[in-house]
Amino acid sequence: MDTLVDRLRQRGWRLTAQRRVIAEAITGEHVHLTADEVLARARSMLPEVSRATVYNTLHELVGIGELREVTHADGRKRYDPNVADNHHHLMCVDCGSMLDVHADTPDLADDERHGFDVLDVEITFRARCPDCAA
Amino acid sequence: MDTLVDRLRQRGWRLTAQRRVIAEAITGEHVHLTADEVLARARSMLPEVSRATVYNTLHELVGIGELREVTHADGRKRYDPNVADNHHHLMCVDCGSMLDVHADTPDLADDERHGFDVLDVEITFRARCPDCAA
DNA sequence: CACTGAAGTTGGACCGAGTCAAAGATAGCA
DNA sequence: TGCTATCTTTGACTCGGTCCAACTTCAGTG
Repeated sequence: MDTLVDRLRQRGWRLTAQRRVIAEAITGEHVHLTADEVLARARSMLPEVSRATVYNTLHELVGIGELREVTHADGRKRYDPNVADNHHHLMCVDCGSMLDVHADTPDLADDERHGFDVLDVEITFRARCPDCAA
Repeated sequence: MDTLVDRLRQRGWRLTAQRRVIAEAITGEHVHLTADEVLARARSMLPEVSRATVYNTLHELVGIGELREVTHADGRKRYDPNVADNHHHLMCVDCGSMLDVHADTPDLADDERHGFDVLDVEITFRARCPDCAA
C-alpha cells in the first residue's frame, strides 16, 4: 500500500516519530486543517511535538507537492492533503468550514493574459453552511 | 460627478480630511493595495494619518460594499476599489502583483452544494508575470 | 458665536500566526 | 556501537492586524 509515509521514505526522508505523527494528522477526506490544528492532532499522539517542526514539515510537504496550501479569508493557511484530484473549494464565510467540490475550470482569454504565464486556477465558492444559516 | 467621496457624503458620513485622503489613495484601475500601502499613500498627502484610522475606514468601506477585500496567498489583505464590475484576478505567484480579468464564472452542480447557500465565486488565476519570468 | 454630544482620530499596547537561529537529539549507516 | 548529517526544540522575534482609552472635531442648537 502506498501511503504518504511510504512515499516520504522513498524520497529518502528520515522517518522520525514527529513526521509520522504529522503525516497521520493530515490524512483524510475533506481535511483542511490549520497549522495549529495539525499541531493539536499531532500532540494528541506525541505530546512533545513542537510548533516549529509542524511548520517545517508542512512546508516541506507543500514543496514536494504532497500537500496544498489554501489561504482562507481570515488570513490563516489551511492544508489540503487531497492533491491527486484536481478540485476546488466550497467555503462557509461564517465558520470557515471547507469542502472539496468539482466544477468546470474556466479559461482565460488570450487578450486577458497581459503576458502572464498562467499556472493554475483557484476557485472558491463563498457560501453559508447549513449550521451557520440557522 | 459621482465620486467615492460624493457617495460617502450621501450616506451621511462625516467627511474628514483623513477619509478624503484615504478615499483618494485607493481610487484607480487595477489598484490592489495592502493596508500598509494605503497608509503610506495617505501619509504622503496628510502625514499625521494613523494606522488605526486606515484600518477603520477600509473596514467601513468594505462593509458598505465600496471596496472588496482580497486575501493574497501571503496572508496579507489587499483592497480593490473596482466593485461595480464583476471580475476576477490574475496574480503573479512570485511578486504578488495583481490584475483584474474577466472570465466565465462556473456554476456549482446541485449535488455538489452539500446544503450550502452559495453567495459568490472567487476565481484566481495563479500565474507568473513577464518581469518575474525573466 | 459658544456649547454640547456624537462621531471620528490617535498612539500605543496588545494579539496571534508564522519565522528564525542556535543548541541539543537521533535515524540510519558503517 | 559510534559517527554525523539531518532533524527537532525552545524561545525570542517579526509582522499584519486589533483594541482601547483619551483626545479632537464636526454639526446642530440656542
